[in-house]
Amino acid sequence: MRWSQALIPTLKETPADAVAASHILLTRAGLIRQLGAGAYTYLPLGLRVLRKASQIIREEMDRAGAQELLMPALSPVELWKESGRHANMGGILMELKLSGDRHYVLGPTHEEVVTDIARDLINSYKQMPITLYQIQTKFRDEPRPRFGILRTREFLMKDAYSFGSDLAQLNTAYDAMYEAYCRIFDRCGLPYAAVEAESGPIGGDSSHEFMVPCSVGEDSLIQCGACGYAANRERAEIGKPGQAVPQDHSAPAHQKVHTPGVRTIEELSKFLKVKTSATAKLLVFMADDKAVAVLIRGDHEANEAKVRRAFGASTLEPADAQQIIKATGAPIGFLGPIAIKIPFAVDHSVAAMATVVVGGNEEDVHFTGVIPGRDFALDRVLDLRNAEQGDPCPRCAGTLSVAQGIEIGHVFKLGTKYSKAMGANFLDDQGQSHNSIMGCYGIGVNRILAAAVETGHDDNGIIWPLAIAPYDVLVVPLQVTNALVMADAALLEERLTDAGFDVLLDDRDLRPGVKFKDADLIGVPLRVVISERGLKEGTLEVKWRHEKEAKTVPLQGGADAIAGMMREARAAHAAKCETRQVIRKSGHSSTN
RNA sequence: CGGGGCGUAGCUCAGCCUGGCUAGAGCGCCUGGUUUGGGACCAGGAAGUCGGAGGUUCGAAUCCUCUCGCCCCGACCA
Repeated sequence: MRWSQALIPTLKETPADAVAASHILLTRAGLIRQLGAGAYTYLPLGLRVLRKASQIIREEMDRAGAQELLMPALSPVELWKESGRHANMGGILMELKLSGDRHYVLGPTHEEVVTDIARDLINSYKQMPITLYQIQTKFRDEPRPRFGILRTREFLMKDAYSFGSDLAQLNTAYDAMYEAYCRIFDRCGLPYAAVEAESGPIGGDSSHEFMVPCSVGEDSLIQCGACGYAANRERAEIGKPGQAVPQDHSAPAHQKVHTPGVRTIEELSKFLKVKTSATAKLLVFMADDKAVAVLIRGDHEANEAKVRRAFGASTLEPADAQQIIKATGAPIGFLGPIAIKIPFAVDHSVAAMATVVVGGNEEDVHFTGVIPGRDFALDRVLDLRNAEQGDPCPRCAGTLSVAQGIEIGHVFKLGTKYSKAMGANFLDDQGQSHNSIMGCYGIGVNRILAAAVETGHDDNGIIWPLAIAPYDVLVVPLQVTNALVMADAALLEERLTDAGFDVLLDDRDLRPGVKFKDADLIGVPLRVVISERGLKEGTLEVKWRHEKEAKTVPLQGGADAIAGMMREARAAHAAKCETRQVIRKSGHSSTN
């Protein structure tokens, strides 16, 4: 491709609206262009990267035995009513009415559509296991699109769905997808972590998110540096706190303090001049419509999934002001564990405190000097809060660290949620009918670009990983009006193209500085400069985007040398992927 | 949905507070010339419903009302 003919609208200045590095650089390098909030055009350069990532995904999905199909974005609303998600997806479902009174949905994901296919076409245990996938545009009415292509209303997703006749088939399919995901992200050159995620209906270790650590990530990634434990914030367990501070049960009884209008932990902390970590808050939830409470240290956050499990509830939501008064007799802001009448659980960190400040279950009253276990019961002490930086690891003696991350993939064991709701059944070898057992597996293709740029750039621009770069080699003739220079550039382009590389030739008649700046900006891995100066010496200049220094290679046989360098780099990367695969095999599998 | 910010040329922005000549600059683009290894210079040129509607006024980019869009923080996120 000749740059002079290509639509690569690079920008010298930073677009005013862009904040994230990926947004700024993808725009400046001419890969994307914003149309509206959460809607982007992929210009030729951007599309090339999307295609390369998609191709890697396809190859690995096929290798894992999945079959590609293509489902429509448009689906009848009835399907969504059948599954129950028409009511449950919040506001993100994009709905539209077509002429007449036909009511459609633009698919935010495709469990319903694929389950509809399965109930029609997969009726026998002999057809299973089977995994189907597609790479297709999804639509979600995101309340707040963000960070360029990181969160958009329309995005490319690889979604796969497995159907099995028993749990063993589900586990096999899940493990195959997990391994395929590792291979995909390895090949794409992304620094990712597979973390445990909230497992949903099947329980156990049945969901993983693939995250790329990065400051603009919207998810939290909790990791133990010592043993490799990794989970998202919703899922992360916390180890038991170390030796508790000794309690003095013979200490004077707790004190009643008048705290007019002191409703928040912040206010309480200021009013009594104690640290927020010396206080505790009683949070009331409606667990399957029954009021329950948890006692959490003032500076901590409750984890609703943990609270839900603690009370064995299937649904949980925070109680509103009225429910709280009804349940505790006190207004919000003055709740405490002493003489409370609803079931409550205490977080480990509160149980370990020597004394604590809590609400008095009476307006404008708090108690100080409260001793856990003496002044209120410690029948139910559990892990109930979100993990934080420095918390003990649940698996070893290490401590947890918290980082932000971009979720680029998610694997999930669905079980029979959809097959049951929609009647996707099969007959077993005894002629008995069962619901198919499903798994679903998603990859955000656009997010691969965003994550690659977030983790691969410098002050001058993008540094693409080899495997998904829009072009492999950028050939830069410095004097395009010099016929000799151009002839050599054209020859090099031809040779490298014939050798199977994607070549961009910067034939624009611009000053060298401009061409170098643009080269760094778009981040093509290998840059080859052909100049009058070099030709006199019989050399080409070759520079990797990720390295500082350029090398010279002889003009004679230059194409072969450059092709060799590229092949070597590819081989080195493949070897690295291979090594990681071996490490995974020798390590623990996802389901043990 | 709550809070904050911003809409003026393809991009970055000035002008608005305190209304008044033909609405400006830099970058980019077009023409010509000089330049040529890290975002050159000179001369000339094209390019704008000042987001939109209504109002106030002799007169509105500027003041008022409404509205649309975009960005950030929060809520939300199968």
